[in-house]
Amino acid sequence: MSKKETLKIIRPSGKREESFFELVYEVARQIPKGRVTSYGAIAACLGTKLSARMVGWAMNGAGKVKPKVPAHRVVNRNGMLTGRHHFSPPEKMQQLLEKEKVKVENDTVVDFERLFWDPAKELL
DNA sequence: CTCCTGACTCAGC
DNA sequence: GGCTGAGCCAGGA
Repeated sequence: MSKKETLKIIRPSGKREESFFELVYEVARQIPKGRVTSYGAIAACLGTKLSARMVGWAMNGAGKVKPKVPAHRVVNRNGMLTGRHHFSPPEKMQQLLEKEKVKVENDTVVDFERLFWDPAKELL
């Protein structure tokens, strides 16, 4: 995917203030520091919990949008860093999490349930 | 315009 | 209790 194309997704020429992606970005930005959430939680918050994949795909543009979206705080429902390979470098995701006092072991967030941040509950 | 794929999730075997 | 398949939406070829 070229940068130009990615930019188009994030910033559809001109208008388009509310796309599925921006919704995801908005929620993701609300994640407090040191907390994590899951794709499904965000998707559910948007009303389409079955579209958790889209959340992840939307995160594809995380870091390219402004302000930056803390995609490293978004993991799958098991707390596993499934998207770390999409970071550059991949270790960046874990480093950022550990920097926020979030322990990560074997690509999985420790005490995930305790650090879990539910957008539908906290953001509501 | 049609088909494929993708950072997920749930249900079934 | 681990693996497989299907469902989901949106963008890219």
